[in-house]
Amino acid sequence: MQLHNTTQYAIRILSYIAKNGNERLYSAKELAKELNISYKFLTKIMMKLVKADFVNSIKGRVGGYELKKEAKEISMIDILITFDDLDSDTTCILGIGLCDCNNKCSLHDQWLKPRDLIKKMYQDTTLDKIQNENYKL
Amino acid sequence: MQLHNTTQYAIRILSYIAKNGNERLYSAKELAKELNISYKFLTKIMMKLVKADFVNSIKGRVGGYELKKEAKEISMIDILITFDDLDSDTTCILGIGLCDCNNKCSLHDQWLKPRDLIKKMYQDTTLDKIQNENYKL
DNA sequence: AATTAATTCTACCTTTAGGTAGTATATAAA
DNA sequence: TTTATATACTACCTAAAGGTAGAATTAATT
Repeated sequence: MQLHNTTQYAIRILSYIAKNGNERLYSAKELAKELNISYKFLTKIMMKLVKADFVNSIKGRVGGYELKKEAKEISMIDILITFDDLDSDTTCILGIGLCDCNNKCSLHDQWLKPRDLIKKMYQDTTLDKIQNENYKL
Repeated sequence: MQLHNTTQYAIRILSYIAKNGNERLYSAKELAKELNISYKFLTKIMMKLVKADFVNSIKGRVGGYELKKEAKEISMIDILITFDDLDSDTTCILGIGLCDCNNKCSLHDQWLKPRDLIKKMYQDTTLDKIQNENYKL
């Protein structure tokens, strides 16, 4: 019942940049150090964030990364989708094929409410909502 | 955001036995066939269910498995714990160490409600509640 | 006593997520 | 034009979950 490690890192990286402002560039070195993520693994994740258009990368001696969209345009659910970490609405929690009201597993009815809350949480949480709060990263 | 495959299988196996009654024995062969689980993998899971005292096993020619406790005494959460698939209350959804009201990640507050609902679902769902319903297995 | 059909055990194979190494490429500054 | 420092790329390594193989053990039936 956890997000993938990679997804967690991606969320934290983007949150860090949003929080510290998009007026400067952030090097992989800084991000790795500040977020306690191995430099090599972080650069791998950055490549994916670049390809998915979350961040812009500037190469060369004074290069680094910056958000490519406004913070309010980036929500958790976008990140989850990019990293293949979002279950569809018909994913059965017991893994018995597709699960809907016509074809229920034993947990289906009870699962609906928390599932929807979780999805709403991911949809509603955009990076700008994190910027001004004092959450740990 | 999914249960482990092994946990899902374990839930389905125990549910199947509860549903079909504990007055007879269930062979690995039958369980594997009825639940569409590979015979070899199923027997591996059965060993764990035996060691965790969920089921009793009878060896020999007319052997098989039966529930060792009453259906109402077996809840989903017990199964999750046995298969190491339950997160603690302080597990951070973003993987940033421990997470509580004094040390919040950006999703913490929104995560509380669905997390508690899920835990309640696992606690409240005992095998006897499944017995009389027509859920798929 | 041999056969058959069940569980148990140990060891191994496979796939995937997580993570690392080394090199190539780009670019500003000296 | 060389150097320093940044990202990009390709290939590989590792650990854990998922899954398989084959032989050992048990016990009722023939």
